[in-house]
Amino acid sequence: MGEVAGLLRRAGLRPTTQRRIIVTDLIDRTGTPTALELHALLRDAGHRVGLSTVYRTLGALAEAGVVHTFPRRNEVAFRRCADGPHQHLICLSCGRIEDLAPPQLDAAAGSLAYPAGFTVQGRRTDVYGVCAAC
Amino acid sequence: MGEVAGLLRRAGLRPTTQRRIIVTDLIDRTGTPTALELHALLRDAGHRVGLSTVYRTLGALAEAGVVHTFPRRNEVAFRRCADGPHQHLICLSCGRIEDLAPPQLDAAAGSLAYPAGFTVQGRRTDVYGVCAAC
DNA sequence: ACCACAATTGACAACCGTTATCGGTATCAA
DNA sequence: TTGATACCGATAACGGTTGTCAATTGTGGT
Ligand SMILES: [Mn+2]
Ligand SMILES: [Mn+2]
Ligand SMILES: [Zn+2]
Ligand SMILES: [Zn+2]
Repeated sequence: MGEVAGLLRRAGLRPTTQRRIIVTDLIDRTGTPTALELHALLRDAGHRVGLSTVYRTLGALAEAGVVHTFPRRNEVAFRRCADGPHQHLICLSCGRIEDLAPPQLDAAAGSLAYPAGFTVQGRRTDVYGVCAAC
Repeated sequence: MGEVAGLLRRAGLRPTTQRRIIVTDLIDRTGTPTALELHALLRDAGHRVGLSTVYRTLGALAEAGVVHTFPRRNEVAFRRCADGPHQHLICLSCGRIEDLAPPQLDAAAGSLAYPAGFTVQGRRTDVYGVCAAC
């Protein structure tokens, strides 16, 4: 079983033709497209996937934690999520997103004291700024 | 000039009657309502504010950094933003949100090394878990 | 291989939170 | 006070997302 099919299985999804197309694209792509944008990109690349399927698959992958969601104005963008703890570097000028996973991230986060009774299950940090290219 | 009017002025907004009503409510409220929800809450409280004004005001306050936005499924919730750096504790069970501003937050964040050329302008950390009440 | 059945797909319609319009009103500096 | 300007709000329009459902596909058992 290949990487793509395994990723889908782990997310509890049958590795169908359309889902393989979507996941393969997400793995290769460095950008952060919306469902609408990804649908257009796939069609332009010669693939045939319905818009509903793109929405359903991205939603399922997000729920499974395979992709992270990035809210825009009245729409949502999706990006393959890096393995392990990481932060997102988001350029306010060009919109580019990078993943940053410094080794000391775990230690820094763990040293913070949370209110008694609060059970931490997940954490997300987005850093906004201007990238080197801009 | 009162606290409410000053806050509006700092955000570059005229302190109109409707904006005072909205900001006063946001300061007192501990919840995190959407524009639609806040509009209903204000009407139920006897105030008269148009839905468009609620949307416009919340959008302007968010852009000014006075409130933080919390995306939900196909809608956005708003919450008065705490002064200074802080994290958000979000309960996955009841949806309650708390602000956490530990003193060591600045130091921990500043110790991370970012890629050369990336200028940090803002940061946001959301911690997900289950609160003490749940 | 074959089969039966549940899961999935996709064209299309509907939904609904948000934004655009625009005539009337409130704010504020001069 | 007054004129210029910002703002309000009822309503219409917009558009990203979700629901529908007949046709198709993936899968495990035979
Ligand atoms: Mn990520
Ligand atoms: Mn906040
Ligand atoms: Zn950039
Ligand atoms: Zn809770």
